[in-house]
Amino acid sequence: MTTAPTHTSVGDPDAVIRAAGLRVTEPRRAVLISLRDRPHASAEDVFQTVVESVPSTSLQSVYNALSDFADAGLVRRIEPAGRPGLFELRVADNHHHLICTDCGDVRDVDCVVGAAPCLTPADSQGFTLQTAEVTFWGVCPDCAAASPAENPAPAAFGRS
Amino acid sequence: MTTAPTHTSVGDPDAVIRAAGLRVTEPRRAVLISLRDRPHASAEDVFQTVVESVPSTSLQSVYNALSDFADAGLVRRIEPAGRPGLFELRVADNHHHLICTDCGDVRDVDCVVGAAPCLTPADSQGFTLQTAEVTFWGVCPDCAAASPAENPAPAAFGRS
DNA sequence: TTAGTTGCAAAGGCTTTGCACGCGC
DNA sequence: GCGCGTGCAAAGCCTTTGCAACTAA
Repeated sequence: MTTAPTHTSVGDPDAVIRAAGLRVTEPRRAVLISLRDRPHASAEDVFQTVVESVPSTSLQSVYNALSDFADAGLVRRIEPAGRPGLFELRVADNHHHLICTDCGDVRDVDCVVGAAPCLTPADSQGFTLQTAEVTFWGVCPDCAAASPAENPAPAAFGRS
Repeated sequence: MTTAPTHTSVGDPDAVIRAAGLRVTEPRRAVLISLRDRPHASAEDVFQTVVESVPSTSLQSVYNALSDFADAGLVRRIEPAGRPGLFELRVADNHHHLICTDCGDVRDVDCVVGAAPCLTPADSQGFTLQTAEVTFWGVCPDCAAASPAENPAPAAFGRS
């Protein structure tokens, strides 16, 4: 087992789920643990992990749990253009994402500005702001090394 | 509309398309004009507009044109979570987007920081950066007024 | 002429929905 | 026991793909 010490913001799964006003069930607990161990996972990824510990779980239940968690503010959903949505545990610090346009790898990054002024637009135009999302697109070192002279500037979106 | 000073994309449609290395065709011209008149339009929206001027155009051709334009850097694609992708003419200044979680309305905003430091992460982790995307989520004034105590989810996003 | 584009049709991937049974509280 | 949540199945939406005919350059 050698379960990593709970130094993360995630405490006891059951307590977390219960605190969110949701019932504690095997699938939900498994989803939460899966997400804790592997951030930036797609619904399919989570499902693959969950079925290992709770074989009877269905993909739809995973979607359900993720959706419930998202509503409860436990998880955050990010949508790389053209790729399936990814989920991550919602943490207190607002970090941004760095996504490889080639392999889809996602990494957490902090904004260059220490605090988080990026989360405040110059003019909110009367909107009641809820969240902000910052995504950087680029090519990760591995992919850059794999195809150095192939395509200097691969298109971020669409086909080629 | 006395459109803003044209930087790049908003010149003569034919010239713009040609400059991008693409052939000038009726559908493409119509798509470009549609996008110029109405930014933040979905492929379906563009299609609806285009068929009015070029009835024989197919939805797939619109997707095709939008994709080609995106590859050429003429248009930019934004993907509001859970909603169809939207397209806008790519402009020189890097502005961000303010999206209503209720009605899906999209507006352009500038970052609070004058220049664009948000477009630089604290640590690029070896990535070759290509683009950055900033999205603010909130409830627009109209929706807030329409349903004051209804769904402006204060429970879901207590803090961030 | 020659190759880039279109139009038509169909498939594909991701996600949501409906309903009866089971389980948490 | 009550009601939420699950599992199974199917549909839904948005988007991409294949191929023959057409037209811009």
